Amino acid sequence: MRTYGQYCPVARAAEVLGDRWTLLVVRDLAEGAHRFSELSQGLPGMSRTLLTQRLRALEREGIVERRSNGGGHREYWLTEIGEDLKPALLALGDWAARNYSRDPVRRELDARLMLFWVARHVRREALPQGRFLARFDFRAPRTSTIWLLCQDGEPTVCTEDPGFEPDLVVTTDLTTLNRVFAGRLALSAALRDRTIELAGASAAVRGFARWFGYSPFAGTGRLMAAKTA
Amino acid sequence: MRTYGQYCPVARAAEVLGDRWTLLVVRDLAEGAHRFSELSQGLPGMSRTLLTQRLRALEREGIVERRSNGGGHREYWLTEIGEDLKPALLALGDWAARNYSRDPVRRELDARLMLFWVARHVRREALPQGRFLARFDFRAPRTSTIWLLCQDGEPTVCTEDPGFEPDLVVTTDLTTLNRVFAGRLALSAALRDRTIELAGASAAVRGFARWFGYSPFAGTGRLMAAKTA
DNA sequence: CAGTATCCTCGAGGATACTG
DNA sequence: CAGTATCCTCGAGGATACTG
Repeated sequence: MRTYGQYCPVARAAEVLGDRWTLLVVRDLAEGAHRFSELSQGLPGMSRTLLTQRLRALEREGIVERRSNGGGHREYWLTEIGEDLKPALLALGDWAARNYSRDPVRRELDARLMLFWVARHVRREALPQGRFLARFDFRAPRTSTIWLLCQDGEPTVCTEDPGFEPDLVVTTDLTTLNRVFAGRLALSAALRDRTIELAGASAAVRGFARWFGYSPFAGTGRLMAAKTA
Repeated sequence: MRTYGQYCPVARAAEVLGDRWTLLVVRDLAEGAHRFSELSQGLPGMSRTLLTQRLRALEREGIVERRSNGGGHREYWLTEIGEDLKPALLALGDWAARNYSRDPVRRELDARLMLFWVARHVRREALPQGRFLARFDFRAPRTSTIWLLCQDGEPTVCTEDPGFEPDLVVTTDLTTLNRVFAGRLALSAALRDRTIELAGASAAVRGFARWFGYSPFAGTGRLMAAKTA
């Protein structure tokens, strides 16, 4: 942390949160990632050494605390101070969503990361009971397949075929899924013009719209889409 | 600007605002600094080369625009996008004020910077008509004198004696003035126990409490002070 | 006043290999 | 799985001197 030597709350916030990656670590914690590997996978491009460093710094500032879960594994959780940061984080993201929304460029399209986000925001209470497997077939920017496995309301992303039949197959392209997730395209519209196609038993097909969760900034995305339409 | 390659509003905000000093430049613009030299003086430790660089980057992102004022001088102003950032900036500062308020450490006590901030937040409508000079005598952390000259409602900070008699002399220490500015100590309490002393004609003495302006985060500072009291 | 050009340093963080 | 240790690079930004 590099200090500014100014006694000012904005300067203090910039000191505590201004290091590269720090804000994204807090974002992922706020969205429910707690294990080191979950965090690391959600932050492609960030080395694990650096992630450790940032977590320690956030601990020193009282924003993050380490807990051990029942299974002997460590977890990272936001403290009260960290939780208190959420409104500011939302304000920042809303500002960016209002003023810089656009389609992701190719470099930003990452099927795995996209599915992590979808998994993170799944409406668990709307998931089918027991085991449920959805396969995502992306047609563009390049063909790829990825699975979303939900067991007892706990979604996991698989890049390898889990080896049994999916209950639902979602065929789409990454840009469309991204637009829908960000609120910039209505799911109903994407289904209507077949940029998203669903295949499976009718209950599974109907269920998709219920458990699919949106970005925390989708509300702003919808507003922006409505304005430019 | 270093990118994260993630399509996410929080990542975008961090890209645009995450470079060192950038948030403080925006803060100063939001608080009414517009001239290059005003900005530079309000950011001790930041080189002018770097300030230029940051201003250009903010221009590219559509947050800042250059205007030329009547006198042939350039000025920097927040654009609509920049203005739209104010709520998020306040949310961040409030968060820091809520969770990290403390007395400034010695290194953060800078009489000139403190007076710049006081000048920036003076309630202009409450200033005496015409010319008004206040002298600030600091007893601690080291003895120093600085002047606040107000002409036609326009406050300026002078480190050199303007050469005429002050209408008001404020004797205090930097920590106290800082506490009052930040809302963590009531001006009335500081006057009562003489950590701030005012000397001058009774109208000038009474006027001080009217034109003295507070930090945008003083409301939060007051709340925090009330809690710990 | 409001910058720009040039040179140089040093530290953030990547790559890699290792460990309880 | 959840890190740590070591080595090395490269680019951010400071210092300095200059300009319309």
